[in-house]
Amino acid sequence: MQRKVTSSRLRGGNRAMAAPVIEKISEFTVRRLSTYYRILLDLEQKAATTISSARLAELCGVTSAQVRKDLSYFGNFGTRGLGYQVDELKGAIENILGLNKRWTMALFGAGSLGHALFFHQGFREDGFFFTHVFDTDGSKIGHKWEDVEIRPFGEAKAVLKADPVDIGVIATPVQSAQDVANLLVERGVHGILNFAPRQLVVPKEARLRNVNLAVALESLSFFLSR
Amino acid sequence: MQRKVTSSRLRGGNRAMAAPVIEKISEFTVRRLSTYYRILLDLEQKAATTISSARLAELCGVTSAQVRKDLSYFGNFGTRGLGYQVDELKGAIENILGLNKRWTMALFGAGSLGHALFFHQGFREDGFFFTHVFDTDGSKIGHKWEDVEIRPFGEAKAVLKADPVDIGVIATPVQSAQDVANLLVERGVHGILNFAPRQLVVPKEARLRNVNLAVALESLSFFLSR
DNA sequence: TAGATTGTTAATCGATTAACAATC
DNA sequence: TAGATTGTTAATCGATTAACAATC
Repeated sequence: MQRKVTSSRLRGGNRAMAAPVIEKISEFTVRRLSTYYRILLDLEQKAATTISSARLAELCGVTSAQVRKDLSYFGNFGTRGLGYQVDELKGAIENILGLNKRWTMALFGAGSLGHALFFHQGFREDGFFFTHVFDTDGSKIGHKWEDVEIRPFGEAKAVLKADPVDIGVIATPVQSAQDVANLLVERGVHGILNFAPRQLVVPKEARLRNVNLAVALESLSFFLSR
Repeated sequence: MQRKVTSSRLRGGNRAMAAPVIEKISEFTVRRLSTYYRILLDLEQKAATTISSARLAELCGVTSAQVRKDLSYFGNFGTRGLGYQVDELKGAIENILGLNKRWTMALFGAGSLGHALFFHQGFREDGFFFTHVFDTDGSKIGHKWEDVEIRPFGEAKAVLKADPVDIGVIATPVQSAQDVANLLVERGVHGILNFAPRQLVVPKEARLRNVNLAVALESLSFFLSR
């Protein structure tokens, strides 16, 4: 179901507009929107009221054309001659990225990485909350992180049926990662964030994002080596 | 100083070759090399001896032309008609990425993220070792992680002068991140891995990589929202 | 009005892919 | 030799940027 409506609604015009052709939004654009958003939060705190694409670009390390182009996929948020209202633009990007709602997540793997993710402050601020934690290590099971009890992996299927989540986060050892992914897919979880350094196979209706901590370091050593 | 030598040495030819024009290697290529490397490690464990670009591509989710193109920047590692020797190619990429040496790292921030990074097994396997940990929290200072003592941030300057590192890892709260970056730059550390969600300013001789945990989640919620 | 800045088009740049001669 | 697969060129695709009319 394509929602041609979305984009014209976001434009916020007071007259009907020709439904814009929905263009495919690239991952690059989405990632930059996250960056813009973070800067806008900062600016809001500093009580800035307006900002130009040129200044926002400078703060994010991109070009002003890039900023305007990225935003143009979603609507007209600025005023010619004046720039953008900080609070309005922040709100608009919040909606675009889906940060205006609460997202629930299940964490798989209660090791030190899982622990760091669970207590990561930034996630909560963005509206992402862990509602379940699973592990196979008997010594961890039954412990509570805040008000969430660590449960055995074997219970995940039933627990997620009774209380589904939007996103599954995989922070297990690499050998278990595909099993977790399979379980998530079976449970109809469409967003998967994978920290295990393994290429996971998931059907294309599932959105998979990989975060590989080693890749960033390897890229550094590549450049430091020459 | 451009080292035209590097690339022809890597070719391993037994006769002198025309020095190849050094092309700029893109970050995309470097990241894929990391992926190839990880798959090759796997294949080696499974006792595979040769692999074609087509099969390697399949395992990495790219095209075979991409694999051959990426490798071609660094030399001729394959044999027409046969493919690549797994162990040779693994060794070659290991050299290219600089994983054949030991890299030392200083960790800033001994919170739960810092803890997860310090004990992350994958780093050690790749040759990356934390030799120093700094924090400002008095209750943590003096504690030891394995044989590394957590020291006050104020001592970092002197410690890193006496015992320099290759890479600095920033896992501090966002307000301290730029200060840490400044200190690293002052100490001549050319590789910086930043986990704080803030655009850092560093001179261009410093290599900066940002890992932002929220961006991956925001990209998920973007796609899940529509 | 004059100056500033957006939104958008067209040009450019760079990355990916198809295709194939070279060659094992 | 015939079949397979590399290394590389040229074509394609897609992302970025420059430029400018629209307009506050």
